[in-house]
Amino acid sequence: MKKANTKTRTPRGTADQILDTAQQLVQTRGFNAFSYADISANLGITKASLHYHFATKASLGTSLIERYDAAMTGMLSTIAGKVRNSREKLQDYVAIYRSVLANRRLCLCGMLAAEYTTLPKAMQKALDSYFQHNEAWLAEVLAAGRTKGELSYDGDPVDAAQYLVGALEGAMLIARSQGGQARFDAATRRLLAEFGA
Amino acid sequence: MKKANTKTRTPRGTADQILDTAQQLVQTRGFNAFSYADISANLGITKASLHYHFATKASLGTSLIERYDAAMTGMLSTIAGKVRNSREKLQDYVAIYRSVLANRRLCLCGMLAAEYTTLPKAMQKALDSYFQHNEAWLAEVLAAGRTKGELSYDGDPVDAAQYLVGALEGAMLIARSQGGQARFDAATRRLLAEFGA
DNA sequence: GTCTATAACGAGATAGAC
DNA sequence: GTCTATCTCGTTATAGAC
Repeated sequence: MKKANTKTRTPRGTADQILDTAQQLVQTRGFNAFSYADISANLGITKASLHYHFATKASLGTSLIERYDAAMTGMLSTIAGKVRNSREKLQDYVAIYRSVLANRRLCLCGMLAAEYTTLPKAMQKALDSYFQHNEAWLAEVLAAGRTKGELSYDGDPVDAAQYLVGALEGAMLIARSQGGQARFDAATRRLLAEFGA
Repeated sequence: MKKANTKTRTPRGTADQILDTAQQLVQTRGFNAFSYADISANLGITKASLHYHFATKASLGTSLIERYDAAMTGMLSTIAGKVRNSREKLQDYVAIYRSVLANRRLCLCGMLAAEYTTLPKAMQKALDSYFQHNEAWLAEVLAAGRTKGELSYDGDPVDAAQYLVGALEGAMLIARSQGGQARFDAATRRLLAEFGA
C-alpha cells in the first residue's frame, strides 16, 4: 500500500503543510490579508512551488474550507458517538470553538463569512455547506435533547441552532480583540444556560 | 457665518462623501478589500484628490471609525432621551443593527473586528473605544431595566451587555450570507426574549 | 516537485501644474 | 481642491530549467 490509514503521526505532505499554514493565516488575518509570499516564508518553499500544489488562490481557499468542514464533521461524529446526554454534546460543541479562540484564531468560516462578498463563487458554496452541516447537526442535538428532557428552550430547533451558531461566532469575533478568553467563557456560560446546559 | 448648524439637508462636503463611500465599501467588502480606486470610481474624483483629504488609508480608516462611533453615540442619546422603558430601549438598539443589515451591510466595527490583527494601531484603538461606548450604554440600560423590573436576566449587567453585543454582531455576520433578514429577526427575537424584552 | 526568473497588474502614495 | 503623471512595491500567476 502507498498510504496507510493509520492513526500514527505520519509526516504531513507538502499540500497539507501548505493548508495548515494558510489556515492559520486566514484564521488570524483573513483571506484577503495573506499572500503566497507569507506561506512561502513560513514554509521555506518558493511561491512557484505553492502554485504547483494549488494553482490559484481560489482553489487553495476552497480546499481550506472543505478540509475544515470535513474535520468538523469528524469531531461532531466523535461527539455524537460518545452517546452521552445532549447537555454534554452541546458543551463539547462549544469547547471546539473555545479551543480555536485559545490559539488566538477565529473560526475559519466565521472569518470567511465576513469576507463573503469578495470570495470566489466556489468558496461561497463551500462556506454555505459548512454552515448547513453544522446547523443540521446542532438542530438534531437540540431536538433530541428537548425530547429527552435534557435540554430546554423555546421554539424551532433549527432556529435555535442558527441562533447558537451566530452567537458563538460573534462571541469569538469580538472576544478576540475585546476581552479575550474570559469574555468568551462568560458569554458561552450564558448561552449554554439559556438551553438548560 | 460659514457653516450653520442647521438640521436642514446641507450639501455634504467632499470629505463626507469620501467617508460615506468608504464606509459602504468597508461594511460590504472589508477594509483590506477596497481601494482608493474604488472610491475614485464611485465618486468621479481622482485618487490624488482622495489623498488630499485623507493622506493615508490608515487616517481614512480611523476617521471612519470615529465618525461611526459618534453617530452611534448620537443615536443612543436619542434613544435614551425618549425616556421610555428599558424594554423599548433594548428593542431600539437591536433595530439599529437590523437597519444596517437591511442595507446588506455588516456593522462597520464588526467587520473591522474580523480584520483587527491587520489594522493600524490607531484604528485598533478607535475600535476599542467604539465597543467600550456601546457596551457601557447597554450595561447601563440593562442595570436600570432590571432595577425597575422592566427587564430580567441573570448575573452582571456588564457581562450581559458584552454577551448581547457579541450575539448581535454574530447574528448579522452569519445572517448576511446564510438566511438573511429572516434569520436575523428570528435570532434577535430569541435574544430579546432572553432579557424579558 | 522544486527552483529561478519574470510577466502583468493593482495597490498606496507623491510631485507639481492648474 | 482637483488634476496628470509617475514611483515603488506587493500581488497572483506562468514559463521553463533542473
